[in-house]
Amino acid sequence: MKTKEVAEMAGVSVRTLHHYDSIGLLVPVRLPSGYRSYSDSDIQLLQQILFFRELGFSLDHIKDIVHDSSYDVTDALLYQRKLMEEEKNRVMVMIRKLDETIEDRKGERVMSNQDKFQGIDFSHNPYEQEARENWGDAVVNESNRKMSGFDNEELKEKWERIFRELGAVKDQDPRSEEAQKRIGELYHFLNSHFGTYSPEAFRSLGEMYVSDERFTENIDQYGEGLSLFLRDGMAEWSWNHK
Amino acid sequence: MKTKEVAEMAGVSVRTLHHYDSIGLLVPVRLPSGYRSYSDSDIQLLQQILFFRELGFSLDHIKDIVHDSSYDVTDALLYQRKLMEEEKNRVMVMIRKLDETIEDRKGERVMSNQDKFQGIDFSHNPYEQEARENWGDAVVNESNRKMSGFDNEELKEKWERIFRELGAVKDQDPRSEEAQKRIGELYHFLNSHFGTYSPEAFRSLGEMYVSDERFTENIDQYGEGLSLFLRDGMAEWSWNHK
DNA sequence: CTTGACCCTCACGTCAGGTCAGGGTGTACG
DNA sequence: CGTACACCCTGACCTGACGTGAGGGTCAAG
Repeated sequence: MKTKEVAEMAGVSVRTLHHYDSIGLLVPVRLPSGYRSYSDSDIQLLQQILFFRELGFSLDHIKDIVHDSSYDVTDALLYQRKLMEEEKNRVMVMIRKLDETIEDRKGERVMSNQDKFQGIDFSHNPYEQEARENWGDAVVNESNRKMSGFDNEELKEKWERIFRELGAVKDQDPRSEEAQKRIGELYHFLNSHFGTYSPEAFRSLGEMYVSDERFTENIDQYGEGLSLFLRDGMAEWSWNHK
Repeated sequence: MKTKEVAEMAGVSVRTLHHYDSIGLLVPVRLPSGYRSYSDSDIQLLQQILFFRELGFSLDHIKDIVHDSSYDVTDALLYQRKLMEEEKNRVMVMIRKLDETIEDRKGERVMSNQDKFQGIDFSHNPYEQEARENWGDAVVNESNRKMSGFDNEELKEKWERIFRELGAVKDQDPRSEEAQKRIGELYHFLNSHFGTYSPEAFRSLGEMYVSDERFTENIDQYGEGLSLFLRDGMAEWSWNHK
């Protein structure tokens, strides 16, 4: 039989047969043309080789097994079983670690969402001084609200409720009565829990919701484009309440 | 930090760090001398890399994960979990096939009996602890083979056959091909039935065959001077297979 | 000024083939 | 007889994650 016929019969590639020839694992006779010619016993040998290959043996090991009659096949099988058992353990350890890591990240993701609720911590940010100058203390206070008691569950809930409600009206005109009412709630909420905001500081805060992407990301969690809506609505609100 | 310091700290080889440098995974700055200099953040990055490596990620994949912040790590973890699950199944299929094959071969075996060999029982021996320290667990496991299933007739038979064959070649050069082949059989036999022997442990075992007269007496049952032959032959074998 | 411990860069080896490139063989058809 | 096409061959480089060694430079201690 010629190479390709054997390959198709056995379900291996021609290259594989070449390889087995070159390492002396399965060496067919050659025709005058140089073509490989596989005999029936070569085919049988190949079946054996592929059998052991399926069991995970290395070609080197297979060579010993099939060409050395003194080799104890049962020993080889038991040895191979041990190797495979170790491999299984190795992989199962990885899977366990992966599961643990995935679980951990689930937990952290909740926390990092909480972090987002709790705002951006400017306290170690080199831009804090500049922010205070540009936007007034109120803005930075909000950023640092985590430090000023925002980890209180009740506050978080209120914060979320307010932003969800704002998200629900974000596609209306920011100057509409409904929108302005919600924005007023935000103003009073901030004034109750995060220091004193002048209407002008409130307007500045709205600018920052758009110009600083850390705020933008945070706010747009409650609805795409909410930060833009808020900037305009807060500007309107401060205009009406100055 | 210099290369070797980092390597020792992290428990990897210097070559590994060179490799990570060359593939752009962890590229330290260079001192004027050309020496690599790892910064603290390099060390942190290395820890991350090794963490993902333990989870079975490829270095290519790790590179994406640690150098591309837009990469979703949770997705990567889930993907990797799938890969590892497949790998586990692959290995478990092999183990099942191995077990089936081993069972089949057991059925075919003809059992005759003839026993002489008495293992040395270290299990109540005050020197066991010392022996474990001096020679490694492998030696003591062999000594205790009686306890670990050696009372199985089949195993005893195999053991005897191997030693009779060794006795038959004991007057040849222990380095001869014939001798080395027989010694290889012994190695595989021990590895299949009595725990895991490194080639080095195998060499130590050979030393013990000579230095501990309980072994010597036992082994020389199969031929005067066999223990000496084995010591030399096993040393040679371990040298060629380390 | 030498030793010895460290550093560097090639560069080849591992394992089981995959994937070309370049060139020869065999046979059916016109 | 020529040619198209299927098949054959060898040789050589590629993969992954390093191990191993050669050949040569750097640095601090004695």
